[in-house]
Amino acid sequence: MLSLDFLNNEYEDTKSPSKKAEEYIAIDILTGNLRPGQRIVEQDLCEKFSMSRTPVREILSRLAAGGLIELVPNRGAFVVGITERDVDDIFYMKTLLYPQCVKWAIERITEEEYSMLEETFSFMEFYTATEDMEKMQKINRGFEAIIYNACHNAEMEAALLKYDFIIRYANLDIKYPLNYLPTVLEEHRAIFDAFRARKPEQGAEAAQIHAFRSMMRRK
Amino acid sequence: MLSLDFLNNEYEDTKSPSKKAEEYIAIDILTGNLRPGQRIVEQDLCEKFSMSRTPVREILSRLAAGGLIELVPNRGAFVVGITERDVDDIFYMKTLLYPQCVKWAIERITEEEYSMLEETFSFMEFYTATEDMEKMQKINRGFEAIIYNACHNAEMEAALLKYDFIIRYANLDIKYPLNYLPTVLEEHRAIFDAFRARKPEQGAEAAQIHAFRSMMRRK
DNA sequence: TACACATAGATTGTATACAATTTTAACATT
DNA sequence: AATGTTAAAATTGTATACAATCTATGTGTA
Repeated sequence: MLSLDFLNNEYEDTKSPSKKAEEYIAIDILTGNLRPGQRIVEQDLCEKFSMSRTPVREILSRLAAGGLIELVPNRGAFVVGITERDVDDIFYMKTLLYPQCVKWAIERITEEEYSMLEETFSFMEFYTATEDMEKMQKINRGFEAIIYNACHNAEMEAALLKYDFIIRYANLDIKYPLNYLPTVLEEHRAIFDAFRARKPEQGAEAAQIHAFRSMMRRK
Repeated sequence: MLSLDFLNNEYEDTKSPSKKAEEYIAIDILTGNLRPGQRIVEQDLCEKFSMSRTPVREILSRLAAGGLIELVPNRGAFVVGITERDVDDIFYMKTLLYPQCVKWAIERITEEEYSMLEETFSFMEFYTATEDMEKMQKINRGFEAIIYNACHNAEMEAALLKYDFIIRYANLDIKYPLNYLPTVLEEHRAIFDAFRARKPEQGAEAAQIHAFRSMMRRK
């Protein structure tokens, strides 16, 4: 899967009902809609998402593998909560991993991937002026997703995608400063410049700065 | 779950049949027994592990969530391979995360956890002389597992456990140097000393050294 | 009242049945 | 021989049925 589909508004619709339900539950957990320790009854999910227990149990298996719920034998699924400190920690883990991801990505990126990154960055430049926060967040996520993929390491990619997902939904009440979009654009420009110059160390440095500042903007 | 059960030889038997089958398949993938791209047919697993398709599909859901297989809609499960470079990368990711894990663990460890770590370390000292590689590896894993848990961050713990699992099974043909066990003991001692002295930075430093040398020992 | 126990109901674990889709293999056509 | 078509078989996706286990409620006893 290598495309700019994430820019499309109907992108979400391409996901399977099962995947959508899984994401829905995950978001409910991260936003606190489902409380830590709360029991999730399979039958309730069957009714909520209009499916039988078989796919529901597969969803619960995946969520448990991801750590958002705990599956206790013969007793069912229980919500595993996420604390503010957990989110802090995850921001910090991103500052550790993301620079190395960018370094590898600059070393390993294909021509095709680079073209996508270039095109996405030009979209970012163009739309930053619009101050459409939602659209820009989507493009920013797309920009980083291309980099995560371009590092060509599945563990790194999965880890960073997961951290972003947690940060995105467990961090909803954050107040962005007025100059947020142009600031992030400049941080991303520094990263993209390193890709353009093919300088891995420079990219790691720029990534470190971006991740660290993102963590700080939360405060 | 807070105990020294991992030292028990029958520890593996406490796992559910479903969990054992999942681990069995995961090991088959990491050791190369199942080849990258190879299709996994549900019915075959049903026969192999003597269970019906429902639990088999739950196992496949979990493995897919962990990235070891890919689930293609209507076409089934396909093995995702792991390359030598992937293993190199994962060693490197461990050098990034483990020092921070130790730092957090020293800051956050409970009295009970510390007692377990202390007891485990004394076992390590005692058994290193026996040159029983298998037993020592198990104790070493237990020592690190306690630290992973004591950092009190589920993402960090899950990440490091996963890396260790991959390293353990995708790295089977490694040749250990003669003084491997005493060398590792001393590296672990440096980490444990930092716990004893409650010095997070010193622990991070010792952890960094241990992770880096482990990576190098692979060469 | 406090507690132990028994029982009914609810819930999870597993097997099986059926529907939808894909794969295969045979056959016909060029 | 190579390609396209079609039907049968195999496989996956989903629903449902039954077994095993847990939970909740009510009853009896101290």
